[in-house]
Amino acid sequence: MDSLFSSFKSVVTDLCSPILSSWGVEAPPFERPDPTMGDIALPCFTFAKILRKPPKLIAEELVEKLLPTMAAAKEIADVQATNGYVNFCMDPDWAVRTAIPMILEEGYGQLPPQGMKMVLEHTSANPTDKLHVGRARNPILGDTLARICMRAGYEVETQYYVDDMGRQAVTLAYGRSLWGKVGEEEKAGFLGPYQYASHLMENEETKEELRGWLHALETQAKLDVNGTPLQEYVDSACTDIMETKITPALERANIHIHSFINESRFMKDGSVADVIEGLKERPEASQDDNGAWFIDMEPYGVKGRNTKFFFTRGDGTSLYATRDIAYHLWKYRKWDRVVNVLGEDHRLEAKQIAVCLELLGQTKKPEVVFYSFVSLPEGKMSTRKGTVVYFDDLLEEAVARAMDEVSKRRLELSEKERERIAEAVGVSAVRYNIIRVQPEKKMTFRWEDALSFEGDSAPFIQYSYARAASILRKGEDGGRDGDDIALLIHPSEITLIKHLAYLPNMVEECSESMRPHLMASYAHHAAMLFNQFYRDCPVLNADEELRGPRLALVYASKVVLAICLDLLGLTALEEM
RNA sequence: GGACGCGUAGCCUAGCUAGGAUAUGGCGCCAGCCUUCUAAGCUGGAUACCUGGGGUUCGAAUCCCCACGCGUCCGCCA
Repeated sequence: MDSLFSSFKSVVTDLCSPILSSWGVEAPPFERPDPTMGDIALPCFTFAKILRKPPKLIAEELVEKLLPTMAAAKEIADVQATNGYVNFCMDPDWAVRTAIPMILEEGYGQLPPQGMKMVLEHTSANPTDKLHVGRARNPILGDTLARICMRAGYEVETQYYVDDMGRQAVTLAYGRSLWGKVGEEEKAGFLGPYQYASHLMENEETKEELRGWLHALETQAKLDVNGTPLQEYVDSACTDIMETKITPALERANIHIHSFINESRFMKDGSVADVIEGLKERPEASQDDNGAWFIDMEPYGVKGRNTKFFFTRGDGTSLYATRDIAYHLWKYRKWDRVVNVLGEDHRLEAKQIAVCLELLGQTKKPEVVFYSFVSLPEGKMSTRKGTVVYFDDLLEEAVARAMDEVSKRRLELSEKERERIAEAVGVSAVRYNIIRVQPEKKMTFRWEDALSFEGDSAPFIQYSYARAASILRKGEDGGRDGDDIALLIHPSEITLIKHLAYLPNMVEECSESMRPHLMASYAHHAAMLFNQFYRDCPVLNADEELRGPRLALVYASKVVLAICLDLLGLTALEEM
């Protein structure tokens, strides 16, 4: 990978390696020290045991040996031993001359193709009704990861696995078959056909009828609803919910899913039957009294009341997880890396599926990003209790609040223009607020946090971007051939440039560790450093020879902030 | 009963995978900064025995064990 830090690291490595190997030790990975101490640090603690010397002394000796050869390296300004670390400082002139052209080059931040195809499944909520914020982390996490992995050079396809076979799908279809015939007053109080049908389920006869539908789906038996084959009818009900309730909210949050994969397709193509046959042949598989097949997960570290993982019912039909195994095998036939974003309630199931995939000869394991649920201050969200905040309502409220803020500041803009800004600010604030936190950490939803427009928030980053855009609009005349970017020597300029230059490393780090919250903090830091530069270094009113170079730095900042915003799925605003 | 995840200032949060340099940033609080490129910004200040207790180590927020608290799961449901 080509980046300022990667080049600097290789220069330093070339200098240190001969000395270290003459000592018989190998260098640990570099660390990033506090910027006041240096740009990269070599910790000498691991050498202490082998060399039988205190780390502090080793660091000092290393620096001493380094000094003669270092003089020739134009990239290095300074080397110092402190507290067992060797800190290397970049030569600021070299850093500026190297970094700025790199950032300004077309395609900065896009890593070279990995030659790997990745499938990233996220959201996959049962299509019954609107999404609520308890699960809203899923699409935001998934979409952000997809954006990061694309920049990291993967060919990414995002997928939403649509459950069109289970009880919920059937319930929805059942409700839909009646919904049109029900009077308005009877519908009142129900969110839609699904809730209505769930309510009817209290009736034993209805329950019985639904069981029949479900069985027909599982056995792929013939059954018509209003003259349409059942599976087809269920699918259209699901599609309708997807199109009217789920996708619009996702699209509004800049979340685009490449493909929707119906669970039923793996029944139709026979792959679920293959999974069942394949597992039955395994010596690990056994049959319960009534003929249901299972695998005991105890040897794989699963403990608890029941360690049996059932992959068929007593009547031989498949279960949800069985179909999910077929889905995963299909993914592995077409993609190199399989990534899933799942709620913490799926931890056990993910483990069971991983074990089964291994039993079926699949060598690679799915990589899973788990997230904890978002709860309300008063407890868990519950559709039944009415203690629930819907994702689209959250977006709507955020946009309304943003509109108040925009109008407070920019009343001179047309209403239409203010609305456009409010939409971008509100939606972005919601996304950022969720992505900035490590996924496995549980969150309590509070309106005042979710709609915060200050500090560590999306508008903070958007604002910095808008400031950069504004300067560039006014300084269009700037930038001449004779400009010397090496005139950028102010500490605020140097610190900013180094951070901007770290972007490719950041993209790599995030995609390898699948931790998108790191990108949020990188973006926040970039915006912060830009604001400090903005304070310290006037651009438009700068001295003649500084104006051009500073405009170049503003442009570079704008490029990086734009990439950050894009990676996080936030909207870049030219003014706000 | 068991398994997994989390526990950092009044509140939220980074750092934990590969143990080391004064624990990151934000909200709120206090004091400042708009006749100069958008104050959704900037500067300074106060606030943390990193849940508790052991252990490993020259050194632990980080690794190990125990306890406590919160969350999630342990369906021939999805």
